[in-house]
Amino acid sequence: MENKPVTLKLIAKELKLSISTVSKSLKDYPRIKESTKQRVKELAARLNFTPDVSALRLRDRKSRIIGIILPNLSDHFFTRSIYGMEQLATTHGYNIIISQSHDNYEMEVMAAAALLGSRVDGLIVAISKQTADFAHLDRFEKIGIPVVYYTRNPSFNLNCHKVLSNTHQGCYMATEYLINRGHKKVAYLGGPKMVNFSHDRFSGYINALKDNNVAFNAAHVAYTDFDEENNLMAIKNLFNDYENSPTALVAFKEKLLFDTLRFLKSVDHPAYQSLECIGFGNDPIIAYLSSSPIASIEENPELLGEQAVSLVVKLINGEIDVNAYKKVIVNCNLKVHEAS
Amino acid sequence: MENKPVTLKLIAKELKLSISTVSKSLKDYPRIKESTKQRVKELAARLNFTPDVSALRLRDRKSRIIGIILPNLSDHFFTRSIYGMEQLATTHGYNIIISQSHDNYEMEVMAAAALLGSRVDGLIVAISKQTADFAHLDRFEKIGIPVVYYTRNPSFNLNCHKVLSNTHQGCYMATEYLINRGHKKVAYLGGPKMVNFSHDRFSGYINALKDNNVAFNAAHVAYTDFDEENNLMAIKNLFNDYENSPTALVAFKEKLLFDTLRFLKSVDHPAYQSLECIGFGNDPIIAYLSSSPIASIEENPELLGEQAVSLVVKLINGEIDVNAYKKVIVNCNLKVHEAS
DNA sequence: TTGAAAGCGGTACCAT
DNA sequence: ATGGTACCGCTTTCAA
Repeated sequence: MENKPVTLKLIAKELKLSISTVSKSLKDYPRIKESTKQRVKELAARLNFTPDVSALRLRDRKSRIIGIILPNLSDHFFTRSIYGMEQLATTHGYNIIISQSHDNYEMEVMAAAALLGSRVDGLIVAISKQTADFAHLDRFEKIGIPVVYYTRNPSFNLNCHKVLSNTHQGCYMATEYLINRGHKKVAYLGGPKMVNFSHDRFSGYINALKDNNVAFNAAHVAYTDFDEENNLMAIKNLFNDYENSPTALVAFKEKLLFDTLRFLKSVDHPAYQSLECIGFGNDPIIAYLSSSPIASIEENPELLGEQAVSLVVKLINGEIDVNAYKKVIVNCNLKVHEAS
Repeated sequence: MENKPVTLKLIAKELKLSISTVSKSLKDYPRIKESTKQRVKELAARLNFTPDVSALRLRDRKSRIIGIILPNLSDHFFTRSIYGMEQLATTHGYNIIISQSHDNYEMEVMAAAALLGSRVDGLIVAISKQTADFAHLDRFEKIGIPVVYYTRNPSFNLNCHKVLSNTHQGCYMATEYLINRGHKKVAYLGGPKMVNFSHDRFSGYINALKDNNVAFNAAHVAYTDFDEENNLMAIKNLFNDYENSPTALVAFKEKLLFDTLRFLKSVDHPAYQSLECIGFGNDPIIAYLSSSPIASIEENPELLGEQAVSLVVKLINGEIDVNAYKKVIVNCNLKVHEAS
């Protein structure tokens, strides 16, 4: 039961060698006597010597850390993203530090400050829904730390590197798929309207209508934030006109479809049995639902995460000019569910 | 567009002061002239000076980091745990580093090594399901870094600090609840049998039967790992005898109940309509299911996470003797669902 | 009121 | 083949 971390100094003293000889032995420097190397390595292994990363970072002025700021870990999209990021970061010799903003601006600012203190070599950030001021993030770029905006990014901000899934294409596919199944009344249930998170979903919907000569109906579009009450209100708005009720629905989150179906069932809405709907997600729970979406727009969070790491690493290495703003877009898949 | 991180040295040069004066100014040392302090603080703020944490850690020989190793982030139990850990760690002035083992032994060993290099002040670990050798974790305790085993812990290892939810009590409550509703044939569907993760669920089930004078029937007990195929097999085993089919079921994971209900429905099993079941979880998705558990055994991951941090911090501070092994048990709640 | 210097752990250049 | 030393950024004691 020792009590102090094992350092080179300790090993040196034990073996009556200098610190530099110990260091060189462990790194297999050529001009160290073989027998010395053996003695050092043996003791180091026995004591479980692990170099102090703080010391290494201080010396190298390189942390080999990529900072990640995400809204939360409850959303599977983000935890799956982390998996992809972790994988690719490791192959490039980087570690990641994960911070959650909990969709709160102040926490995001604090997380950014902490990562700055950790001297991360690069930053990947999915901004909180409150974020309107970007000073805390611009700070990184000012001192030469590349920032990649992930998934959520304000549309007005063109001067940044971004990695997004192609929600435009996703919505287009879904809408067209429903139209091709004969639907003329395809509704759209969108996310927070003000902040234009990610690529434009709504325009995918609209374009699919137009390209397929289906009339647009303003009554068939509603928006909601992530609040339960508002979700229900939006749903009611879409379906309150029984005469002219939608027969199909595209929603920006699958959960909204579950809510919709439950609501329609609860009020015995005539559209309940026949409504065909598609949303972003593909939650495995769909297999357990009695009435469920006919398809899902699948994003590829792992791939998206890898793309973000790949981009930020290239920026760190100077393989891409920091001022040549990149926009990486990953397409979605339409996953059609087997009839249950 | 600068390019180097802001250091005390930079500020000192800019202001023609010594590094130590700058440092003291920022920390409001009493004997620095007020006007000097102002000049320093003003420039530091303007340049967004953030102390390099690596330098601080090196100097303090304290990282103020708690390392966390978890199997994965897909399980909401763990992400909710992280929330509690994060909260309490912050109030104690600690940061956390999260590592995933992906339930893989080698990855767990690597994560442990990395955390050792980060000189974490304490470690909280939910071991992978492969972990049988604990050398990589014992290493921490050997050099005086306290380790707290979280949720998953091998029952044979008594000489360790642990924080667990009281799955015995949870299963007991659930079983008794079903018995009190008149069930005589309460089945039990358990997890991996060999590795005794966490407090004993099965004994909770058995004790509830005994205390309520309900006969134990070996045919009403089955086990499965986390594998889909085996899940189905275990379910079939429980329900293949139509004559003597269980009328109620307690399962170690709620998802198994979903699988069970789906299976019974698919084969038109006579027990389908009447089966009352309870499992660990309380997934919000229950609200959307047509046939669903009548209650859930709720663990309290946030509280459990807080308890783990609280314990590890006390161990770090020497408020608890490292050799006086603590076992913290958090009770479960039985959450009865409204009839749908 | 300010500054110089040592030291935290490690690396690498320069001596010997 | 090995050791001495400077340095990374920061704090703190001691000296001026």
